[in-house]
Amino acid sequence: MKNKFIVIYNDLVQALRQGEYTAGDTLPSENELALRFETSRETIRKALNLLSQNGYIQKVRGKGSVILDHSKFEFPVSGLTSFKELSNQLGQTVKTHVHELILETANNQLRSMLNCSKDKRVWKISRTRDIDGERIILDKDYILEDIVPELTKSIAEHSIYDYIENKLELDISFAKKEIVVEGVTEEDKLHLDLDGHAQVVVIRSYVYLADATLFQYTESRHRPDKFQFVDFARRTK
Amino acid sequence: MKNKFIVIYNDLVQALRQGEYTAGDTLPSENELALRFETSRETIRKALNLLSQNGYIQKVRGKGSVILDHSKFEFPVSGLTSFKELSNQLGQTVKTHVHELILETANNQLRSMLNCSKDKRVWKISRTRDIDGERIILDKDYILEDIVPELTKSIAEHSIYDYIENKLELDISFAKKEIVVEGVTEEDKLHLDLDGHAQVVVIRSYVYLADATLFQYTESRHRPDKFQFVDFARRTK
DNA sequence: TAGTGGTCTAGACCACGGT
DNA sequence: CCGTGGTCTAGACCACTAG
Repeated sequence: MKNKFIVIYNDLVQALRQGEYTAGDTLPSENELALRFETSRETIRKALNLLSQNGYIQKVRGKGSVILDHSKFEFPVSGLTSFKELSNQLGQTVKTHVHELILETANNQLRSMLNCSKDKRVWKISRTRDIDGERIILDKDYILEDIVPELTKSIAEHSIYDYIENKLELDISFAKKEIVVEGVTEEDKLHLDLDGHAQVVVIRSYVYLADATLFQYTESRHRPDKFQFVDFARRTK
Repeated sequence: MKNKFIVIYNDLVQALRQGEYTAGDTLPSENELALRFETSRETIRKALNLLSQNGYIQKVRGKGSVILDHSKFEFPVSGLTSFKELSNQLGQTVKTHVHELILETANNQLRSMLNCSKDKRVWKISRTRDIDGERIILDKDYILEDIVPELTKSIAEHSIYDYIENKLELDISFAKKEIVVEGVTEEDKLHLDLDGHAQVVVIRSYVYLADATLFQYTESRHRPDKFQFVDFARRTK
């Protein structure tokens, strides 16, 4: 929080959230902001690029930084948001059941997915998410023991992400996700209240740390009527 | 294509695609690249940030720019990719049927979605996408007449995006998307080969131009067994 | 300790939009 | 024309990693 451009970014976000500027108007020019914040224009530009990436403004050459209607971009789910954050946002009654929490040697399929060698061991976690009393989501996680040596049922019931980021202080950096619809498996029938649905929405994620190591593969299986995914895609040319 | 950092970016992408570097290795340092490309370090950094945003490298402080296994990130569908680009990538036989192409005054629902006033008129386009002889996708587009005054059946059969970007020279900049699963409608039954499926995957998109104006709402309805969505989410802190 | 990427600066020139 | 954002430079200092 001590980088100058981050401070300026947070400053501007707060101003925007408090409605100090109106959607459609422009922010003060980069030169003026540079004067006001007593910094160089390039630093202001870094802050503005952050605002742009997060959907607060759109920069228009010759005109200025146009303020967007940010309420259109407040998502229930997005990007790397974990399940725990999601459930808090929706204000629903949520419970997590852990069916399985074991450490095993990776089989062929898992080794190729996690890109690891033969002798590596992997945490295998299987959890059901209850939302308002119905078992809606089945999460199957596979995590490299090298990165997370210790896991308990209590951690799995709370939030594995929270444990990894705050207790282990590892830096989760990016993820590749794939979303498809598949027929239900026996496992789905066992652990989910399918309510007659013959298909589930499957999100497969590969999660990486800041040092570019792949450490987790997750399969999140959702009952289709309760599934929602929101995405904000900015064109990078 | 004349910006120095874009040229350098494309240069490096090509080198990476041709396997001149191995996943897990690092690129030459920023200082060395600055010498090699005869430019300043900040310009090299812009090119490297582009590589990072697009999943080619991960920068690690004190270590270097680590090369990622980019084959994991070759998407069939992603971000703002249009249907036309998609079909070219997959090398499938694709045909587009236009059922409807009319200009009408926006009703209440449409006005709130496109954020426009009562008297505005909107292009309404309904198209089916045939993939290998099966009608898999139903696309319903709504485009503001203000932005796109003229549309023909031939344009709709080819690519509306292509027309907007290349003929009208408008700059499509970002989109907000939502993905859900819904029961099939009578319209779906009429225009799609549902093959027994009772549900479709629906992608709703709000598309914006570079000057931050919302100009299009699209509903893309996919047969679930043929649906895939891929996402590369980088954490921005 | 040497080398890496991360931040910041003060200045320059350019392309574009509106006046 | 002036003001806007977009690009580029040459240099500085810092934080981190590895040998």
